[in-house]
Amino acid sequence: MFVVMLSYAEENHLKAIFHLSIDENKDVATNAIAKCLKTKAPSVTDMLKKLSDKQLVTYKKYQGALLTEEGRKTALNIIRKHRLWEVFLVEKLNFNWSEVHEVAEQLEHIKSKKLTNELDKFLGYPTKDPHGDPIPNTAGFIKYTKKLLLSNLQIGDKGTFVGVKDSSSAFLKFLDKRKIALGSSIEILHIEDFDESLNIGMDQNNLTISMKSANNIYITKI
Amino acid sequence: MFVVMLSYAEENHLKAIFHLSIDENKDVATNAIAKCLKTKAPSVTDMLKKLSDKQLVTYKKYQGALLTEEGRKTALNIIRKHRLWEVFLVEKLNFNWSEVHEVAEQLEHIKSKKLTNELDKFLGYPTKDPHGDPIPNTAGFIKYTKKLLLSNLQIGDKGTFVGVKDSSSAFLKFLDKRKIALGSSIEILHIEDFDESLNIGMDQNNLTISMKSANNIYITKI
DNA sequence: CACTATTTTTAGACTAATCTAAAAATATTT
DNA sequence: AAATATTTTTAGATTAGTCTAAAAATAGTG
Repeated sequence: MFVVMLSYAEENHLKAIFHLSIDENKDVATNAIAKCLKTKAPSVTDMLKKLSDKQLVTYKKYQGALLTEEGRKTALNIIRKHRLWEVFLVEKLNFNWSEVHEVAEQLEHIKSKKLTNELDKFLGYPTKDPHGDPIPNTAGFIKYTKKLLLSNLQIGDKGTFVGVKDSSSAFLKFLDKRKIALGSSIEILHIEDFDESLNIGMDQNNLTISMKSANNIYITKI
Repeated sequence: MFVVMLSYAEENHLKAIFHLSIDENKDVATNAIAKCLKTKAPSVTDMLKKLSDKQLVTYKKYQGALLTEEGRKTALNIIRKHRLWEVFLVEKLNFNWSEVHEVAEQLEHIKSKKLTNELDKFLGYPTKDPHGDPIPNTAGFIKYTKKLLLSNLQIGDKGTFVGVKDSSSAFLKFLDKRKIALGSSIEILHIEDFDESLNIGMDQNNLTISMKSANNIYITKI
């Protein structure tokens, strides 16, 4: 059980592989990782060899890569830090959703177990980041809650607003303006036939949003 | 007025030069910087050339280096971040003095103006870090308060405990045990002839400490 | 199944940051 | 001020992470 010091580049590769293997269960392609990290395939190949030597990924030439158990834990620890910092930035430092990612990308690499765990405590052990994504615990356990797009709900369905798909600044401002905030309860009241716009009940109020917007809003059903 | 992206190595060199030129007014020697950063002289020479090209230091072969106005501002911004994070770690995350430095060394390189300024606000615009060192403001202005070693005071002198010279874990624990905390008011009541131990009044209590300890405690006179 | 297209890897080069060993400059000492 | 010691720089090597161009492997298509 050695704690190997990883470089930022190595950590970022692990994270990318983790995210890319969430949906699809097969090995992650070199090119996919390269695209994700905005680098080129040869750089990824080199890195996969290195991570394979360190037993953090399983890698066979031309077959892509997958995280080992150790690699998965490492990736989840980075994601844990990323998401805790996002909560900190939003809740304590007045950042809004659109601003946190870039800074959290830096903060996630800070190495200090005590820092991470004290931050967790300081924030009151949050379970979700500001985008509604779950925060892994110290052991690397992550509790997924099935997120659905608001656009997939039927009339009468009720849910809680837990996150966004497109976290562009513009969209987040749109939500702010309409006071659609994380945790808001949402009920589908009506769907217009001609333009598919949704009439929803949100907390106290009623409002209408376009299908395009609904397609960016994640909720969990109640 | 370009904002040049500096590497960690570059930032660390600027910081080292800043600290080394605080006391002595002459150019900082290559070897001194190397010792400070635990690297070797040739590495420093290379870096000085680079920083000189970027107009952050003035450097003449064999003469050592000094910060330019721009370099000084940059160094002070890094120090500002370092000290703000130290305050955060101690006041919000239950770190003690001996633990903060290593983590702050990492955090000081995070690049986000908003982060630094919001952190400053969140902490209530502190003026001193947990070691009693002043925190530069956004403009790079730093307010020095003359720090004296407790060992230099005379009988009857009064002061406020503002920092430590030796911030080793052992010494900080020693202080904690005796409830000697930052901001404590101290008065020299008596100095023993035979062993130079000091009898001091501290807040409500009286206590005796060795000259060796007194030589590690910074105060500002009142 | 053979041919083409795509993906991945290899080979070789580049930059940043470091090092060691040797040369050059500066400082110290007698 | 000459000899010696120290410091600093140069020269050349190394490692990590990246790249481009070309070769090799795999996948897709008629």
